[in-house]
Amino acid sequence: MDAIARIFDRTVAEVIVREELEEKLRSGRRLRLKLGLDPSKPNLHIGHAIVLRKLRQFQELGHQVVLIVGDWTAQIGDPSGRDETRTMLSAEEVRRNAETYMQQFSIVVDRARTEVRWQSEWFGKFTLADVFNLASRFTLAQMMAHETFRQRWEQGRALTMMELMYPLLQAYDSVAIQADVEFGGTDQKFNILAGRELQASLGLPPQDVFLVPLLPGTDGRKMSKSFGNTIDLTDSPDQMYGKAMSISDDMLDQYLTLVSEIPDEELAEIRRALAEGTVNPRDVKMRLARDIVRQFHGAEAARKAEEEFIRIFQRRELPSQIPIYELPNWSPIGIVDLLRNAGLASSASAARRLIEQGGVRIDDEKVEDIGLVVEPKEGMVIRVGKRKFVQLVRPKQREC
RNA sequence: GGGCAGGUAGCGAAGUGGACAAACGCGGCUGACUGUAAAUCAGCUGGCUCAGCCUUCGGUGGUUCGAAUCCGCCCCUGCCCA
Repeated sequence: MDAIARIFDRTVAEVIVREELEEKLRSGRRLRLKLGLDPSKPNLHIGHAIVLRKLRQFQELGHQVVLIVGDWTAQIGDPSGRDETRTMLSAEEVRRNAETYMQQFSIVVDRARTEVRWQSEWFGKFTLADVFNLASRFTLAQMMAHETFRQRWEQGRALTMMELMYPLLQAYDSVAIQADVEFGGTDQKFNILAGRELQASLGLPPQDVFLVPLLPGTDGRKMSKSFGNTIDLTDSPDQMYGKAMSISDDMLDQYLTLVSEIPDEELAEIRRALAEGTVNPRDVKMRLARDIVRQFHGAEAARKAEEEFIRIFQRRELPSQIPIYELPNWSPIGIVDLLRNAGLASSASAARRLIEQGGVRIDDEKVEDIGLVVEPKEGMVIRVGKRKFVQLVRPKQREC
C-alpha cells in the first residue's frame, strides 16, 4: 500500500469523485486543498482532528493546504445541522477567534506550509452585480434539497435569505482560491458540493469532495461545547485522559476507528475480543485514552495521565496536583462562602445544596452543617463531588 | 399594508387575576451502585444575610389591594391575504 492508497483509510466517510481524486493525486500535480475555518467556533476538539490529520497527510505528500478564514460566512453562521438562526459575530470577535483557531490548527497541521486566506479578500469588493450573478446560478429547489433548510421550512421556523446565501458564499471561496479538493465533515456535503457545482457552472475544473465522519461527543450526542461532551485539543493530558474514559461504551468503536491511531490489524483484534467478551471494555478504553493523549501530548504525558487517573478514580486517592486556593484572609470562614470564593460552587445557594446533599468534604470528612465555620489549616483539602478539589494555602506576603 | 397564532427558567412545554420561583419532560448537579461506561434508584436544579426576603415569564407604560395571567404602545417569530 503506497502513500496515496493510505489516504483512503478508515477515517474517510465519502469521496466525490474518488477516481477523479486518485487520478489527480497520481498526476504529480500539487493540489490545492481547501478547508473552511469557522471563526465562530474557535475551540477545536478531537472531532476536528480527524480532518486535520488528513490535511497533514496530504501536506506530507507535497500538496498545498489553503485555510479559508470565513470572516464573512461567520457573520451569517453555518445553518448546517442547525434548527435555529445563529447570531452574527462582530468583525472583532471573528479576528480574535481566528487567531485562537490558528493556534489550535497548528497542533496538527504544519502552519508554515499552509496558505491562509480571508474571505474579505474577495467578498470585501463584491458588488451587488456579483451577488446576483452568484445567486442566479442556484435555484430555490436546489437549496431546499438541503436537509437543514427543508426541515426548517417544513416546521415553519425562521429561515433568512442570508442563511440561504451561506452555501453560495462557501462555494465561491472554492472559485476564489481555485480549490482542487475541499475537506469537511459529512455535514458539509451540501456546501462543498455547491462549490463543485459553482466551479463547473463558471467553466472551472470542479473540486473533489473529501468528507470525514462526524465524531459523536463522549455521551453519544453531537459533539458540542454546549453539551460539555467534547475533548478539546487544548485539554491537558489529565483532562483528555479522563474525558476519554468517560465515553459511553456505545461510542467506543467509533472512537477507536476515528481518533485512535491503533493499526488496523490490532484494532481488528480488539474488536474481536470485545465481541467475545474476553476483554473488559474499560481496559480497551484505557488503551484508547492513552493513545489520544499520546497524539497530542506525547507518550510520557500519556503514561503520567494514566497513573493519575488510576490514583484518583480507581483508588479514590487525592490527585498529585491539587489546585491551590489562596485564602485571602487567613481566618475562620463560613463553609458556604469558602466554597463560593474558591470557585467550587457557582453561588451561595449552590454551595448550600451541595452540602445538604453530602457532596462536600474537608480533608476527607463529610461536611454536615451548612453553618460550619472552617478554621483554615495549611494544605487543607476541600473536595466537591468526585473530582473537584482545592487546597488551602496561606496568602503570599503583600503590602496592605 | 391587513388578518390570525405565538414569544414562559439552559432547551422543550404547561400555566390565562391571588395557593407561582412558576407543573411536566430533557439536560445539568449531588448521593447510592460502578468501569469517571450504560442502565437504575433518591434528592436538588433563579438569587440572598434561607422556616423569611428579593429579582424573573419578549420590552415598556397602565388597570388592580394583588399581574406570567387584564389593557395600551413597541420589538421579534410563524401562518394566511395583498
